[in-house]
Amino acid sequence: MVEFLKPMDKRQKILNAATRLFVERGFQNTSTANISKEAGVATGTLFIYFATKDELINAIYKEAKQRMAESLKEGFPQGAATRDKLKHLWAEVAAWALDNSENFRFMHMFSASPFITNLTREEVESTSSFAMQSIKDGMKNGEIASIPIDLFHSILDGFLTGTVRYIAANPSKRKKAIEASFDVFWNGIKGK
Amino acid sequence: MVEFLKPMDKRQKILNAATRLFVERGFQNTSTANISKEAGVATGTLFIYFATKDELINAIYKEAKQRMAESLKEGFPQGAATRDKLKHLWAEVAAWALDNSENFRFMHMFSASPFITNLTREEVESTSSFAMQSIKDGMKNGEIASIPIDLFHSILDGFLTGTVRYIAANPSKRKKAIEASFDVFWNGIKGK
DNA sequence: TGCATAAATGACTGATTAGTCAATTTTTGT
DNA sequence: ACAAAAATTGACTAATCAGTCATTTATGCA
Repeated sequence: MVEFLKPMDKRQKILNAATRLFVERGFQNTSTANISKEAGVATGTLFIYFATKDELINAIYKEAKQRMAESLKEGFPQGAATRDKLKHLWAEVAAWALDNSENFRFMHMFSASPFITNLTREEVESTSSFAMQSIKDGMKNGEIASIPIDLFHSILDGFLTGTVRYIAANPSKRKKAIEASFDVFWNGIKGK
Repeated sequence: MVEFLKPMDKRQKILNAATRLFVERGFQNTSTANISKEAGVATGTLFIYFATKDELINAIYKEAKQRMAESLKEGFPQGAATRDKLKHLWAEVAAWALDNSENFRFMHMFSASPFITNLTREEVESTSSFAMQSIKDGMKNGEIASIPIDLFHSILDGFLTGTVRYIAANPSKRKKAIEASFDVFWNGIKGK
């Protein structure tokens, strides 16, 4: 027998509700009771799945990053030129961010927050190492300009955040905006 | 008689202490008692200058933005080419951010926070309108690529945040890093 | 079916905190 | 020097909230 419409398990319901509320109202301004109510479970249930409220916010961060990374890996053109690899990443991140705007906003809002532990940050770093490696390779062989990797990362983040924010406000211009912002990005970082 | 070493007024002491603590520990995780203690005043004093804790965080945001804008306006080359105007802004922002790293981190951390009201955001917008106007002018006459202003803003933010973060970690490379990141930025956005 | 185990519930509590206010100290003007 | 006004103080309170736990409900398995 096939399972139709298997109800989302409670853990996931809690994660989704918390993401929504944290983005809307901030972490400390959202009580665990708020989250439980929004998720449709009892206040005690939250603490079965997450020992503390801090553990919950760290789980959201970690799982969102992991899911995004999985999405980026799909169909990644390993052997291709750096430009094509980056273009692939660009399109995938934009698509993911638009389909998961709550998670994307969450990642942006809480990436620098003191509630996300260094352990979480470390655990998450490896998920995007395949992309980072491509970038380092591209710098080595001169396809892209040699700039500090932190700076590169921050630039990339600014581009993507801006692109996604723009597309969210102007959905019809999605394709064009992705192309245009990639061109600006590529012109900036390409070698020579 | 000249006033030597006039003690910083209590309002400013509270603003400074709060900025430091909010960046370190987050907004809701910092109690007003923490702030008062750090500032060296009584708990009641905070509420003489700021009716609520929310008013305090909005004041920090507003005044930091305003002070930075003033700094940017100094010596702004009004008649110059867009590239030179942007280069001036670049250097000034980098300098300000490095001299006011607490405030810069604060601005970055709380610019998207739900505690900053829309009114505050509106009030602050005008402080950088002179820079925005230069950018729009540059787009009109083809000196820089025509991209949505929100996207431009976000890209700029990413570049600056990354540059400042890098310089903070590698102070000796300050001059070179500023030049290098501007070049990447300019190659990306220049016209044609 | 019945029993054992796991999951879920929500009333409750100990701790924390934003904001108050009556009392005290400092400043100002004469 | 004095008094009136202004600024400052910190003990206090009403409210909120993270996390607990005794009880109930659901699940798996013989």
